[in-house]
Amino acid sequence: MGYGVTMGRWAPDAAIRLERAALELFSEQGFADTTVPQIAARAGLTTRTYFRHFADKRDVLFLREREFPAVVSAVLADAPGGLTPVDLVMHGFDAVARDGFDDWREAVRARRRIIRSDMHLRERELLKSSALAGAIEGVLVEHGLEARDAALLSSFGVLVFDAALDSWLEGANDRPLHDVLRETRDRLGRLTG
Amino acid sequence: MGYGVTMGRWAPDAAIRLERAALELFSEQGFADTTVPQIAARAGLTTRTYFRHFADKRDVLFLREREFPAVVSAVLADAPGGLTPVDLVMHGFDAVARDGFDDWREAVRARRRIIRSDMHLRERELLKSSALAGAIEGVLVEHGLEARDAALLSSFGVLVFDAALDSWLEGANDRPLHDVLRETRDRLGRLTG
DNA sequence: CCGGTGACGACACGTCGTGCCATCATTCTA
DNA sequence: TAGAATGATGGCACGACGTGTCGTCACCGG
Repeated sequence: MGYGVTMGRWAPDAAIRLERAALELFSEQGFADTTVPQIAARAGLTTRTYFRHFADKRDVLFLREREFPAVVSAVLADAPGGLTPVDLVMHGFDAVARDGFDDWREAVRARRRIIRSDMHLRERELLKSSALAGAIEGVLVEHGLEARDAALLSSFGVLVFDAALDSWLEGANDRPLHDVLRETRDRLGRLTG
Repeated sequence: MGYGVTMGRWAPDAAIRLERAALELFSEQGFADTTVPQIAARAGLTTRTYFRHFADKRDVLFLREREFPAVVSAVLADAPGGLTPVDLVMHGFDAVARDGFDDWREAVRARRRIIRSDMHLRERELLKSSALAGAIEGVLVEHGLEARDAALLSSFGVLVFDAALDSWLEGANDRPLHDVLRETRDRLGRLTG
């Protein structure tokens, strides 16, 4: 998804092949002991081509999240009116949680296991969450919220979402992410009084 | 501070000199256009010695925060009893805010300006905040809080602290950080209902 | 049929970060 | 006081990372 209908001249799945090769190699030998030339070779491409699709060695693990800020922004843009700011943000996460996660729990879990195995990958994950918060913050400002409130609230929303994602992945049952999201938000509300 | 009285055989301030050289060079030419050999040369040391004091090129900007997780943990460890978990966390930040920030606002501001100028430095800053949250989470678990609540609450506390630090630095007046911290916590409380 | 477009290959290069050993001033020990 | 131990630094080599640049080659449009 995301690719046009005509699909160019060359195999249009270079980034996908690189991502699959990287996931395999990182699982087999670990992130630190895998080199970019190894990833490119397994995908049938060259090192230079790898760096055309991904900014660095870590970036390949976040291919699926590239559209995430734009998607959340779009969902928030045409949300039902009359919501309080915090409900608007949570509504955006609700919509995303319903669509694109419950069918991919094992894939998300495998990716999360790799990320948690290396500090540098965890670092990049934090930056991606921050970028998501930035996108939400922009929408909130457009909706008239004051800048500082928008920054606070978007960070709060991402905090709840990330924590809910962790609970959802760690749990044995396959409770829908939507439910975990609500429970996490309530739990934090009780904690902070 | 932090160094013993005897102070070793060699100049004991190698890390400090490297930090000062890095701050100068990053301000003069930017982070990306500064090389580690340049930093080491200005500090009168070699590249190899730089990497004995700092894990990588970014780490030199976070020398002052190394003791931060341990300090916050210590403050929380002997906090007055009878506090709710959230008040315990905020009490720790209060204590730190009173001691080590209000006299160094310009220094903190200069460092923050450099960090905000480069995505890679912002990324490292997020990791440091996450490490701080991890330390707080450990203390909360020791106090008997359930694991998931401890993770949520420590992240919440760091969110408030980082946002308050931003407000404190951006403001023109030199309102004590302690006040900004309280105001930020109240503001987020009103936003999230 | 032919020039433009755009992804990929190939090469060179500077920087990053680490392993390894030598140096040398201080401190400890006999 | 002589010699051994300690520990921070210097020096060197090396693999990996990430980028600039040019060339190649399939497809597309006039």
